[in-house]
Amino acid sequence: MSRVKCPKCQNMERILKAGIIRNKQRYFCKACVYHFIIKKVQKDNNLLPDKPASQVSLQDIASVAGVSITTVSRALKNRPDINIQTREYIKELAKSMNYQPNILAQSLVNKSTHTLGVIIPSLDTTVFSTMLGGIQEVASKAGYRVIICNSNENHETEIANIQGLMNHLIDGLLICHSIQTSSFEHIRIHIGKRIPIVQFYRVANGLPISQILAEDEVGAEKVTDYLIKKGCRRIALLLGPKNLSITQKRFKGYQMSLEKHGINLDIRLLAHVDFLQESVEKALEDWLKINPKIDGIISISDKSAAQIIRLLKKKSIKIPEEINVFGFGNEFTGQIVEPELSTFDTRTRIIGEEAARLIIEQIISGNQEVKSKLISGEIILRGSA
Amino acid sequence: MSRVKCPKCQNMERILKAGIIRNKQRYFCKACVYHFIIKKVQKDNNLLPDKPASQVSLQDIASVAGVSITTVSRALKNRPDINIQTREYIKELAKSMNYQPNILAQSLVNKSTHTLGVIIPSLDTTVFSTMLGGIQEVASKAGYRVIICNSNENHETEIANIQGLMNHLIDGLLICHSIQTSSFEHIRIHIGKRIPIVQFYRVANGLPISQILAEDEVGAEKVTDYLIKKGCRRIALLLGPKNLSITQKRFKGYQMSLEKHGINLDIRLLAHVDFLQESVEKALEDWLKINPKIDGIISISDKSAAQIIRLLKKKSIKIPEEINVFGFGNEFTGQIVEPELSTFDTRTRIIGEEAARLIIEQIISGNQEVKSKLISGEIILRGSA
DNA sequence: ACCGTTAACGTAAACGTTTACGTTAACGAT
DNA sequence: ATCGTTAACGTAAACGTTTACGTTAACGGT
Repeated sequence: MSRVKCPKCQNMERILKAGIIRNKQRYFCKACVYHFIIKKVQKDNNLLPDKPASQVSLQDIASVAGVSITTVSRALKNRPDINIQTREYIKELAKSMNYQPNILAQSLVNKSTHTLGVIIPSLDTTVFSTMLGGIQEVASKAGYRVIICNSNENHETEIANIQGLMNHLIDGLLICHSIQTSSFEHIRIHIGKRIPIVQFYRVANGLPISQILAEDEVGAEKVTDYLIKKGCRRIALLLGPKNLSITQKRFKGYQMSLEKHGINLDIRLLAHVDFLQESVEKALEDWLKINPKIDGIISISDKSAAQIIRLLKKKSIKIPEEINVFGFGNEFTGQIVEPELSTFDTRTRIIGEEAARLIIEQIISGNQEVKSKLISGEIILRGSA
Repeated sequence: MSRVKCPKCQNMERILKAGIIRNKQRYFCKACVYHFIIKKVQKDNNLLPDKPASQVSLQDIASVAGVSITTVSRALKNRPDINIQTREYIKELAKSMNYQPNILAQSLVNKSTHTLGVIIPSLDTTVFSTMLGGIQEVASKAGYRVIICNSNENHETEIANIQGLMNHLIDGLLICHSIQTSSFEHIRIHIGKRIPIVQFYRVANGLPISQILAEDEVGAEKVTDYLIKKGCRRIALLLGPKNLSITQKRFKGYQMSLEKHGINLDIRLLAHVDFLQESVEKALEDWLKINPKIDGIISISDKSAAQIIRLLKKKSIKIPEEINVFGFGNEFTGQIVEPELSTFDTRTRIIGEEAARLIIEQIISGNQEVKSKLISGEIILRGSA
C-alpha cells in the first residue's frame, strides 16, 4: 500500500515499516537491507543553498582565500608563523567580506567573555545609576562589557541574578546588595571559585571578598560633629534597614560623635526606613512629636533629605534655624531644593569607577586577594545646615 | 653534544636537530626515523590531574552516570526519548554535582543568547536610567539579560558599542541615539539582518526600524496650548541639538500651537542647548534681554527646567506670575523645586517597558515588521505654570 | 646529489552544548 | 522460533574559534 521508494535501490517492493523514530516513520528495504526515513520534501531549495544570512566565519574566508582556517586565524591575530603577504591579503579579504569574529566561540575557547556582571538594587535612585555610570566608563575603556541586573531591592531576585550571570557569562561580578539581603550564602559559594567578586557601597562584612566602600562611618561622624559644633543637641538620624552595612556604619559614626561630645543617645531619634516617601513622612511625623525638640536631621540619602525639607517647609518649620538638615550622597536634587541641601559627598561615581578598576585588575592578574578600599568623601555645605 | 634522548627508541645517538618550530627546537632520530620536540618538564604534576576547578560539564555527569552526553542532555532537557528513571536519576545527580549549563556553549549552538543590548546616551539623567529600569524589568521577566552600553552622548562611542554588541552577543538591540548622532549608516547596515533593532525615545526617522516614541509633538502642542490659554504670548522654548528627533518634534508641536492661535514665531525665543548647566544659563540670559518680555518657558527636560526656576528666583522673577515654566519628562526633581514644576509626563518608564516588550516579541516571532508606537503622556500641573 | 634546516602552511582536538540520525535489545504477535 | 516493532540509548556532526602538533617544499651548504 505504501508507495515508498527505497533511496538506495529505488525499489518499491519489499519495503517494510520499521518503527517510528522521533515521530517519523522509518522503513526497511529488504532488497538492499537498508533502513531509511522519508525526509520532509526539501522545499525552498532555491538558487541560494549556501549560508542564508548568517555572519561570515573564518571558514568562509578560508574557502575564498584557498587556505585553511588556521591560516586565516593566524593572519587576523597577527601570529608569527605566516607569510606577510598572505597575512595582508587575508586581512584585506576579511575586511572586504565584513568579517566579524563570533565572540561566543572565542569566549568558549578562551574561557573569558570580557564581560562584567553588575548587580545593583535599583535604578530609581541617582546614587546607583551614577555608580553604574562610573563602572560603565572604566569597564568600557578597558574593553569590558557590562551586564546589569537590577535586584529591585529584592533578595530572591539578587540570588537569581547571580545564578544566571555565573554560568560562564561573566569574568567578574560587582555587587551592591539589596535592602533585603541579610544572609550571604549565595555569595559565599562563589568566593574563590572561577571569577573574582567585588562588593561596593552596600557590602556584607565577614565575607572574604574585596570591597569598595564609601566613608560611611567617618562621614557620619564628621557630619554629626559639624552639627554639634553648630549647636545641635537633638540630632535625628534617618537610616535604612538595620541589616544594611551603610545603616550600621553611619549609625556607628553618629554614635561615636555623640559619645565624643558627651551627648546621650536617644533611640527615639533613630528611624529605619525603606527609602519610600511614606516611610520617610512617617518617621518625620514621629520625630516632631518628641520632646525635647529635634534640632537636626541627618538623612541616609539626599533624596529623602529633600523630601524632608519639603515637608518641614509645609509645616513652616525654618531650615536651618529650627532644624538643620543634612544629606548623604550629593545628588543633583540637593541643588534644587530650597534651602539647598548640605550633604556628605560620598563620591558615588568614584566608587563605581574604583569597583570596576579593582575587579578588572583582579581578572587580569588572576589574583583574588581580598582588598578593601575606602573612597574618601567630603562635607559640602549649602543652606540647609 | 646535545644530550637529547629519543622518546621512541630511548637512543641518544644519531639525533639531529630538525628545525625550530614555534621557538622550540625540533629533533630527528635517525635510528627510529622519528621527529620530536622536547616538551617542557611537566612540573606540578601533583595528585589532582583532573579538572582543576572548572565547572561541571555534561561530560562529567555522563562519566559518573555511565551514560552518554546525549542521554544526560535529554534528561536535563526533559526530552522524550529517555527512560523516566534514568531521567530522574540524572537530574538528581546533576543537582548533587551542582551542574550549571555553560550558556556560551548553549548560545553557540542555539544561535541565541537571550540577551538584549541597550545603548543609552547617558546615565546622568534620570530619564534614561528610568527607561533602563523599564527595559530591565520587562526583559528580566521574559528571561532576557541586558547588556548596557553608555554612548556618553558620543557618536563614535555609539558606533563602537553597536559593533561590539552585534558580534553574536545579543538577540536584539535597543537604541536611544546620542546627542551627536545625525548620520545613521551604522544602524542601517544592520537592519533586517541577524537581529531586530528597536529605537526608543530619540529615534532616527527614515530608517525602516521599529520605534517607541514619547508624545513629543502632541505633548509640546498641548503644553503650548495650555500656556497660551493661560495668557502667555511670548513663550520661549528650550530645545536640544537640532538633529535630535525630540527637538524637531517638540518644536513642531510648539509651532503648530502658535499657528493655531495666530501667534507669530519669534526665532529669538528658540534655544538649542546640550543639556549642560552653562548652556541653559546662557540661553536664559539671552531670553531675558529680549523685548517684548517672555512670559513662558517650555524646557525639553525637567532637569533644565528646575535649573531655570532656580536661576529665575535668584533674579527675583516671580514664577508663575511673571514667567510660567513648563518641563518635560516628570522627573523626581520637579517635585522638589519650588514652585513645583508643571511638566508633561512622557511616561519614561513605560517607554522602556514597551521597547523591551516589542523587541522581545520580534525576537520570538522572528518578525521584524516595522512598528511604531506612541506612548501617550499627560500634562501634570503643579505650581510653576 | 645529498642532507640538514626552516618558513609557512595544514590537521585535528578542544571548548560545552544540541540534535539528526543509527543502533540494539526486548517485547508481542504469529 | 520468527518477524515486525519500538523504547531507550549511543555516535557524531555542528556551532566558530584557538592552538598544539604535523607536514612539506624549498633553500643553502657540502
